[in-house]
Amino acid sequence: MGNTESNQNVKSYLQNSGIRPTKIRLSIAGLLFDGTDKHVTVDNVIEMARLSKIKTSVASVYNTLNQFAAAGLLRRVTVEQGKAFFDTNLSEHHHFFYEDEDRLEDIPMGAIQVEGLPDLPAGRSIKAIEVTVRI
Amino acid sequence: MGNTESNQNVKSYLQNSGIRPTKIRLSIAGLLFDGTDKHVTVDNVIEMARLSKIKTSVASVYNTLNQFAAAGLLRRVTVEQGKAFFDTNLSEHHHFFYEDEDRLEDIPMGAIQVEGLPDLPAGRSIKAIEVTVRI
DNA sequence: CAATAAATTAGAATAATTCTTAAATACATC
DNA sequence: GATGTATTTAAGAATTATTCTAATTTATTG
Repeated sequence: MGNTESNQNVKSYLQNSGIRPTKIRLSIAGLLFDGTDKHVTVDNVIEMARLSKIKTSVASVYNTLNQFAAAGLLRRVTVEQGKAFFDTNLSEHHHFFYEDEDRLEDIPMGAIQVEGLPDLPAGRSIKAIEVTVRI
Repeated sequence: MGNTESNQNVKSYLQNSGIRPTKIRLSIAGLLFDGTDKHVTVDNVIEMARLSKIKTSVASVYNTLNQFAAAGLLRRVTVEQGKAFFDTNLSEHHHFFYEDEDRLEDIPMGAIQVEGLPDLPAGRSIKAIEVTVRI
């Protein structure tokens, strides 16, 4: 997509989620929400920013990714202790985790079905179901 | 179970897994392998040891839990970044994760069925399937 | 029991993340 | 558009979970 148009799209996308479209947030959103599904770590984003000549800080990348996740624009996926992934694919889907490469890959939505959920403890509801297939 | 008998059981249990039954390992194994299923963190074990007057160190608890996990006596479960759980239940089963309490609970074995796994990438095999139901 | 190998410990080192605070930026109002 | 107030950003300090290091202690073998 064209640059001006894309910037406008990203701006509306943030605003519609109640996030003020500041310069840094727009820059990072521009890196992440380009139409392709991604699984990024904080380090990935810092490196992507560096390559795109976006001047920012480690703290701001953490802040921004956490805000996006809290607003539902990113999904946090935890498969290994001490390493958070952020997934731009918001549809219901699950993951392959390549153990030797520390890398996530989407399992196409609908491919996996979880059957036979038992009753939940009283007063609880399902927040999410996460299936990780370690390969 | 009686104490002497139990110590003997734990000793054999470690030996059968190729782990030398040293004093610390026997003590920690005694805390964990008492016949009830547990999900412990390193901090939990340190506290359990303190209450049982077992003199040890943080490093040794890490070493011991990692060794037990490597030997297949414990299963490491990761649901939140920066917090490792060790599960004494080795049978095939999945977990409820109480988000507000940072606590795991077993979903009875066989209750959950994962259907529709897609083909794996070439040269890969399934190491584990982990289902976490966040409640 | 001596020699050798392995385990244990305390504290240092590392890694991921959060916190703090001063400076910069965004927004609403005039 | 200038101005005042609230929010954001950035750099580094602080925190947390974990691993590493090296010296001491414990276990095993001959």
